[in-house]
Amino acid sequence: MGASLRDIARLAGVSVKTVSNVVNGYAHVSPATRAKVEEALSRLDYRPNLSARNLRQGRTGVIALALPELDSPYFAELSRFVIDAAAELRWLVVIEQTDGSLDRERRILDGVRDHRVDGVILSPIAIGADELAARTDDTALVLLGERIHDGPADHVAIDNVRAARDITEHLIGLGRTRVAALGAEDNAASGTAPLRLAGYREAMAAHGLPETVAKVERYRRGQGAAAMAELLARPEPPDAVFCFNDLLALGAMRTILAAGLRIPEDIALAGLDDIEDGRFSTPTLTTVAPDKAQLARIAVDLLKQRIDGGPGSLPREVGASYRLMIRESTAGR
Amino acid sequence: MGASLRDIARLAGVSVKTVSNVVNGYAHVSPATRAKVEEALSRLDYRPNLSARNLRQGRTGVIALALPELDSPYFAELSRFVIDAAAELRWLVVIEQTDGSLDRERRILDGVRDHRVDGVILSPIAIGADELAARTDDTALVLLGERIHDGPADHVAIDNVRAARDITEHLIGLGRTRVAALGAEDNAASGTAPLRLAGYREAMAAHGLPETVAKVERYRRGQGAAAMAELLARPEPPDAVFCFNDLLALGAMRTILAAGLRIPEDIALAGLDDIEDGRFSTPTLTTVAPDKAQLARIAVDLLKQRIDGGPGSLPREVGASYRLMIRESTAGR
DNA sequence: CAACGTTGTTTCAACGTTGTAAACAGTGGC
DNA sequence: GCCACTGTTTACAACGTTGAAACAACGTTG
Repeated sequence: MGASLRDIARLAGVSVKTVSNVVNGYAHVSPATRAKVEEALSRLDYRPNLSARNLRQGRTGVIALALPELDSPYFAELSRFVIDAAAELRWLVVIEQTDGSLDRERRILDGVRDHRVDGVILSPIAIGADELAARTDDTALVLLGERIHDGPADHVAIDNVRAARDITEHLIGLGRTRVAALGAEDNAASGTAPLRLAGYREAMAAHGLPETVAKVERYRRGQGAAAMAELLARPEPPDAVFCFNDLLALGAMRTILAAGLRIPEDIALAGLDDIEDGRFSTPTLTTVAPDKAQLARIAVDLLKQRIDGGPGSLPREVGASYRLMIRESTAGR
Repeated sequence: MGASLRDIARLAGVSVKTVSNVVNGYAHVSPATRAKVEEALSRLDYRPNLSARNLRQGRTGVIALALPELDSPYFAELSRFVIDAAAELRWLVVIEQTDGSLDRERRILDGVRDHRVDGVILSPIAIGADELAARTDDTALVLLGERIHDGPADHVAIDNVRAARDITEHLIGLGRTRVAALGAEDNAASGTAPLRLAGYREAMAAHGLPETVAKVERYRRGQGAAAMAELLARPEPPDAVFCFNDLLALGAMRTILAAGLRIPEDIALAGLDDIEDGRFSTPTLTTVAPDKAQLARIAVDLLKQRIDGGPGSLPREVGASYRLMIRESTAGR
C-alpha cells in the first residue's frame, strides 16, 4: 500500500489536515509549511486514495458508457471520443455492453452497478420511452444516438430522419427508381431504425417512388450480406440501396460483388455512420458522417451538467451535425 | 442518496453489523432475524456503497485495460472479450487509450490512476523490458499480446514468430517468390512488429528467397495503403504480401485493386488478426486468427491470480492458440 | 489598548463498510 | 447449580479523506 496523508503528516511534522490542504491547493498555507509538505509528498510518492475521497465526497469520478457492442466500429470510434472527452474532466469511463438486450439495458438503468458511477451515457436499443420515464434510480443519465420523442432524459443525436432522407434523395438524384432500404428492425423500441426508415419513406413518397424494405435483426455485416441476397433474389431487384448503417452496407457490398454485379453501375450503395472501413473498401462507400467527436463531447457535457445540477431541470435534447460523404459506391471513380 | 446499512438496521431493529452479516451471507444468523433484515433491505432497496467497501477492503473491483486505440477493430473485439471475462468476476473494466505513446504507457505503469484500479492489463507498444523491470508501482500487471523476452511481468500472447512464419510459408507455398512484408516499425520497443518480421525472415531464409520489407508508422488502413503504393512503385513489385495486421492488409487491398491489379492472381495478400472486416471484404482476406476469447480469459485469470497472490511469485508466460484462415485473397474463389 | 479581522494550523467528526473481539443466550454434561 | 460449548448478536475501531469549527498568533482599527 502507498503512503497516506497520515504518513506524510508524520514525516513533515504537521497535521493531516494541513497535508490535505496542500494536496488540494488550499490558499492559506505558509510557504515554509508548503515546502516541507511537498518535500514529504514527493519523498513518499503520495497518491490520494480515491475510494476514501469518494466516500467522503459522494462522487466516484467514474461514468459508465453503455452501448450495444464494442466490436462494432461505429461504437468503438464513438467510445474513443467519449473516453477522450471524459478524460478532460479527469473522469474514467467503464464500458458496459448491452448487446441490445432489454434485460441488460434495464439493469443498467436500475443502477445495478451500485454506487460505482456518477452517471451513465446510454445508447439505447431495446428500452422504450415509457420504461425510461418510470425508472426510480436517480443516477444522472444521458441518451446517446437516439431520439426518443419527448423522452424523460437528456439526449443527443443527429437528426436521423433528415439524414436518412438526405441520403435517399442523393440516390434518387442519381436517376435510380428502385431504391431499397435495408436495415428495418422488428423489435427495436427506441433504436434508430424506425427514424431512418421514416426518412427513407419521406424521400420516396416525395418522388412518388415505390418502397422496398429489407429487414435485419442486428446491424452486422453478415445480416447485411444475407438481406442483400434476399433483395437480389426478388423479381425486380433494386438499382440502389440505402443501408441503415455502414456495416450492413459493407455486408451488402460483399454480396453484390460476389454476384458479379458492379457498384455503382448496376447497384448504387450508401450507408450511414462513416466508419473507417468504408473509406478503404473497394469501392469506397458513400455514407452519412455524424460528427462523432461532437456527439461525444455534447454527451459528456450534458452528463456533467446533470451530475452537478441534480435531477431537477427539464430534459434537454441536443442535435449534432452530420455531413454527406459521396464516394465511389454511388459516384463511381 | 440510497439507504445505508444504518437505515436498514434502524428499520429492522438490529445492529448495523447484523445487517452487514446478512448482506454478506454470513452463516450464523437466525432465520427470523434474516427474514426481518431482508424485508427491510428490499423495502429500502439497499445497494452497498462500494466506495466504502473498497476503502475498508483495499480493493476497488475495477481493472484497467490499456491499449493503443479502441477504434482499431482488433482491440475493440479483444476488449469485448476482456470485459465479458471480467464481468464474470464482477469486475468493471475502464479503458485507457495509450495511442502507442511511450509517455502514456509510462503513466499507466506508474499507476497514475491513483488507487482506482486493482490491476492493469496492458497491451504495450512503446515501452521496453528494461523500463518495465524498473517500475516501482506494485499494482498487478498483465501484458497482453506481447512477448517481451524474459520480461518482468506476466504475459499472454500467441507465438507471433511462428504465426508469421506459418503465414509466410503459406504464401511461398502458392509458388510466389517475391513475397514482401508490410508493417515493420522503427520505434516500437516491444510491439509485435519485430516478432512478425522475424517470423517472415525465418520463412524466407528457409527457402532462400530475397526479403522485401515495407515500413509503416502505425497499424492503420491509410498506412497500409500508402506502403503498398510504395511497393508497387518499385522496379520489381511483389507477387505476394504479408501484412502485419489486417488493417494494413485492407489498406493495401484498396491500393492494389485501385491500381487495376487482381487479388490473388497478380498479388496474393495475407494479414493477421482476423478482424471481422476481412471476412466481408472483396476478396475475403486470408489471415491468422488468434483465439481472442482465450487471450482475454487468460489475461483476466492471470491478473486475478496476481491480485490475489501479491507480487511475490515469478512472472508467467502463457501462450494462446491461433489458426490460419485461408480465404480468397490467397486462394481465389 | 481592547475589539476585530486575517492568516495559518489543528481538532473533531463523519462518509459506509467490515474485521475483531467480546457479550449474550441457550443447551447439554457433570 | 456450575461449567463448557455453540450459536447469535453487538460494540468498537479502523480504512483515508475532507468540511466545519475552533484556535493561536498577528496586525489593524477605532
